[in-house]
Amino acid sequence: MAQNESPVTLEDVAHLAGVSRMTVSRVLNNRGGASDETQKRIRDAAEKLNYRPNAMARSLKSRRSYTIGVIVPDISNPFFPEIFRGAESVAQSHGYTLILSNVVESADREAEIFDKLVAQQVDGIIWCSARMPSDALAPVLATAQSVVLVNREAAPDLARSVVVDYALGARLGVDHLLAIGARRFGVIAGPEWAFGAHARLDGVKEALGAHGIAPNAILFCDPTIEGGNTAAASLLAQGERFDALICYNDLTAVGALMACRNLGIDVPGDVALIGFDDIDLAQLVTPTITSLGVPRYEIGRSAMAMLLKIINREPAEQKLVLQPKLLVRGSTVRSSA
Amino acid sequence: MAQNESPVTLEDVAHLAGVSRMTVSRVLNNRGGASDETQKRIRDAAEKLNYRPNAMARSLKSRRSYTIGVIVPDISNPFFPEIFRGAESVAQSHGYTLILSNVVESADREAEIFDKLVAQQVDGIIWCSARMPSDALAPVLATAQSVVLVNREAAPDLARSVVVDYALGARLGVDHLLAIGARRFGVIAGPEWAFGAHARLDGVKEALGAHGIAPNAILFCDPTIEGGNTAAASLLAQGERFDALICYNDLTAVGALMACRNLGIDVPGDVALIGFDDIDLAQLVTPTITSLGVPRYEIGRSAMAMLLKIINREPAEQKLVLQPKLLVRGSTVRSSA
DNA sequence: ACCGGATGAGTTATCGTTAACGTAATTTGA
DNA sequence: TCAAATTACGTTAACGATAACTCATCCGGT
Repeated sequence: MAQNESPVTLEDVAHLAGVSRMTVSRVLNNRGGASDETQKRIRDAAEKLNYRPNAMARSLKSRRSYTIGVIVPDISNPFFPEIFRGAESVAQSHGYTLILSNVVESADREAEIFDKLVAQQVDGIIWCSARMPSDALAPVLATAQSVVLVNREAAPDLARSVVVDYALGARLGVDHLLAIGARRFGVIAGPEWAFGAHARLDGVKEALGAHGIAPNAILFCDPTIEGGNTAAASLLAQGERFDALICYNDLTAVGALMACRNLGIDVPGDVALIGFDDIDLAQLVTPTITSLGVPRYEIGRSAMAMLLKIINREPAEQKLVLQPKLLVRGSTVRSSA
Repeated sequence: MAQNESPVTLEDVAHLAGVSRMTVSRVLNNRGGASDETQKRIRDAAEKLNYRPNAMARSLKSRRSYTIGVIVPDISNPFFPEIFRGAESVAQSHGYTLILSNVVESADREAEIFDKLVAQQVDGIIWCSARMPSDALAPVLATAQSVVLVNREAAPDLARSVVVDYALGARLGVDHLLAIGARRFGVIAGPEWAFGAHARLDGVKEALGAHGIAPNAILFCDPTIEGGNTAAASLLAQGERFDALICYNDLTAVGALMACRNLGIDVPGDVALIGFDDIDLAQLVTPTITSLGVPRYEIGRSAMAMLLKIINREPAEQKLVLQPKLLVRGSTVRSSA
């Protein structure tokens, strides 16, 4: 946190090395065009002055900011930091910097943030869009050049996607629950506006339907512990009996677990519980929670890799589908087993 | 993700509105200097062309990027997303955008990231520095204008700080443990290179010393569940008996809890457990974990507020100390109580 | 000697925006 | 009523970097 050093420019380096700006630019960008001796003089001068190129000026001229925007609904949700890390690992190795934006509040805010990133001249955006309705998505997407959506889709000319096959996950989960004898199902379905919520629900209905069963109850809720707790409490308080609760994610499953505990309902003895995402927490509560593991880090990596392809106008798949994996734990297995 | 629209510039708007660029610039920045009628014409033109100012060009000229860098050791650690959110809430309301950088690996990488942020022309940096040694910190800080450190300090001319009074927290924790009868203490101290680890350790030693006691064992470890697990296992396997384990943070405390569970040691019956940070997880494990709550969101808010003061050359305190709060839970209280 | 082509380096013109200054036209005040 | 202040704009020149071009110089081959 130094005082007032005026920034060191290319000009300064050029002056000290006794050459023109262009020569310095060429050398420092390893584009040759100078004798070995001149190169050394320039590098020494840059070192001595502690020259740091001004990324803004560079971007302005080159029309590339080497900056990527990442929009997540809520970075406090353990689902997203992993995605960010995955994306960052790829970005870093290609010289890109990430701008993280958290949404939290409204759909309006989502569009607003997108707009701001575009104004910031990001080269691309990874958008884990949560609450914006599909029809509102298109006009926003049209304002940016390169966008990868996570767990959401759009017209091919507007954006590409990395999605998890939640329907498959739901089927795996349901089959597992059927196998352990469950017949009466409650679905704690997560936010009604979420793409993933409907994907899961469809999978659940389909898998149950194949056995001539339908969910006994479906309740939407916030994708949080609190939301799961409230939803489960309200479901269980109605007096109806359930063999299993299928939860939107592990957070809601933990919430449901707490609701059961409060009501004196044994998990998995009375009710089996299943979640999605396989966050750490799923293995830390008692009983541990059976979950459909989603490769979060991989989502981030893939999304960024896909985005870089788009930016560089290399061919890229329109959509990448990642498979969830069933991880059977205590919440669906009698402890004696 | 549209095709190839060439960007709309001020020039275009000026042309459509039939005025000069400067007039457009003034109007769109609400600096007046145009009649109401001209203003309307300009705003209409901007709207019609869907004009978005180019933030890079603006920054280049104005020498303000309205961008802040945030460096965290590991965004997957639930401690940091909250700080980010706090910082973002303040930043947003002042028109700033945040660039999040994750460190994870080495101290070198920390300096490298700092450098990159400076090159990006960020207006300031919030640095949750973890592993960089103090003497290496100074030269790096000197390259930036405005820096706020979190849980770390530096010379007044280099950076200001927001810190948690971990020593106080440690004292509160120790007093509580003494009050419930603990006499033999193990300290799972976290990373040896961490500022906070030593602050806590000093507090523990001081508080115990006041009663003529010293910790029976001190073991440094990674600030993760895994680290806590390993450390606790090794401590407890030595045969020595402990009444209480004081853990670096809640993650290590959870790790310690798992180690106890594996060894058949009852918590809190045989050993009491205390952590720091009050992350959600602390209330989700069984037993719940007594913790020294740290106002994470508030750290982020304060750090950003302080940073904005520095940037705007308003007077700001050199150091802000936030107090932790003891939250007594199951890991230190016999369940019958 | 002379020409063609590397090679090393400088010139010029932007990128999109704003600071600083300039200049008419209009309003104000005593 | 007329100078002084204000309003409404326009001009010019950067901010720091790079693309694209130009221009010497040098070297070998014929």
